[in-house]
Amino acid sequence: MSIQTPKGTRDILPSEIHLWHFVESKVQEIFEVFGYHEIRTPIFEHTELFVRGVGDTTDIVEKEMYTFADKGGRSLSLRPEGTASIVRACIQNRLLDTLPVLKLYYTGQMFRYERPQAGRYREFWQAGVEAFGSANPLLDAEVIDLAYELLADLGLKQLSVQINSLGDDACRPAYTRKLLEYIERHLDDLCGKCVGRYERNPLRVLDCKEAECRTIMVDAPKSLDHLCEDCQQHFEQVQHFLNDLEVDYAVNPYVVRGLDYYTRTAFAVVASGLGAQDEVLGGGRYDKLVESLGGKPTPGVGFAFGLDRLILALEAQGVDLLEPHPCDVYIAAIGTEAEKVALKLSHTLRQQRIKTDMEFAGRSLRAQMKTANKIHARYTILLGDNELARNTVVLRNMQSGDQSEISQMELMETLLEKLNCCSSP
RNA sequence: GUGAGUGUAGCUCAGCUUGGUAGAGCGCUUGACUGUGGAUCAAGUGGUCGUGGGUUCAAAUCCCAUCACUCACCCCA
Repeated sequence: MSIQTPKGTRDILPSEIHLWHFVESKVQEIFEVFGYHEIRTPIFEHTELFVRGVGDTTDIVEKEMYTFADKGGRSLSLRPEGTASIVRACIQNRLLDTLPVLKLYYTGQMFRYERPQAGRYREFWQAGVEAFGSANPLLDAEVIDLAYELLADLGLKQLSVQINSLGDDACRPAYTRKLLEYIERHLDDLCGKCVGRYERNPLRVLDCKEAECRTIMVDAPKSLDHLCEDCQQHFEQVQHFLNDLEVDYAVNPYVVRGLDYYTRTAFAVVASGLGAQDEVLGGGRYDKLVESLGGKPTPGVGFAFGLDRLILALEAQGVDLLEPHPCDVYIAAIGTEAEKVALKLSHTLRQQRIKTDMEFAGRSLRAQMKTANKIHARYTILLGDNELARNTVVLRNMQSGDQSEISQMELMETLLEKLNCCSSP
């Protein structure tokens, strides 16, 4: 067996690349319409950044990071998510002082050492936005609106936007104590996994999928009911603004983000057709993250979504994406003399940015026509001894089957006219 | 890290129960049609049966190990 891609990685093949181009260009367009600027950060960082930024008790940091020592003995890690790096870049380059609200977006590969399954890879693509500098619920609403607009514009149907509030330093500790007390009373009836969660991150007992646990947790205290005055007001305003924007959302007290840095607003978008991993986008507010990484206190809000999952969902939902026409003209040449002319001819056509390809294998005309058909060439130029003797070519429309012999002199003009008059099928 | 399923031609898969010379469809090449694709027909091309070991006169088939992939748990995008 020859060498394969490492577990959890894969090739994105020419036959599917148009989906990626479509999504990437749409992402760039919508993000920029909302005022975001692209930033690119390294694919590996000092391990310490993720330990402090993402949280040292999270699964991501505890067991999913690709961590290694470089030749200088530094501990480095492939990035498992985007936000920590963006915050680091903002602090390092003093970007936070440049604008009252700084809006950044990014796209790129992330790495997590997990067992792969449908919609989950060890190397996966994420795109996301981060907006720094304002705690205003207007900004939360705008970010959620952006997420919704983006996914809807890409053609995703059956989207479910779910929002929650996790509270802040003022109310979260008291709430967590109440939750712990409640769980403690029901510890014997919860599944074994939840007993573990109780010790490490009690919030996550709330989104256990075991029927037994769900029943018990229905009556558990929710963060929503224990918000302090400020958080309560903030969350109400976020909802108010979302209503104004006509974003279709639902309040879901079970939306609990897996990363430590979230405060107040948390949200997720779930799409159909993805199997078990159906959360396509997740985000929220992180008002303490910047200072915890050594910057001046700066509120932030953002989200990230998985491009792999998004594309899976688009395919599963049968979203029809036109494949751009890969070939305008295929030159079928019969004989070595004709091949020489074909090479020069293709050179000239390409200078006019006509997508041109030709035969290189010296096969029969029939075989060449088959290839022209297979690659969906719009026109075929036939070039053989007859045409060479007369300085002509035969130009064939591959859709209608009409063809005519024209002089090589008028070929370019005719072709440009035909290609421009009707757009690609 | 845990559990289940699957590895046979470039692709999709049959054959395995009950061991006996490696199969089909699609693709590709060629021809019918000596210079015309999308249809049909024919021929041809193509496989260390994931890998290693064991049982046997004989293993794709039975046994053991191992690797890979897939799905699910966990967790998340």
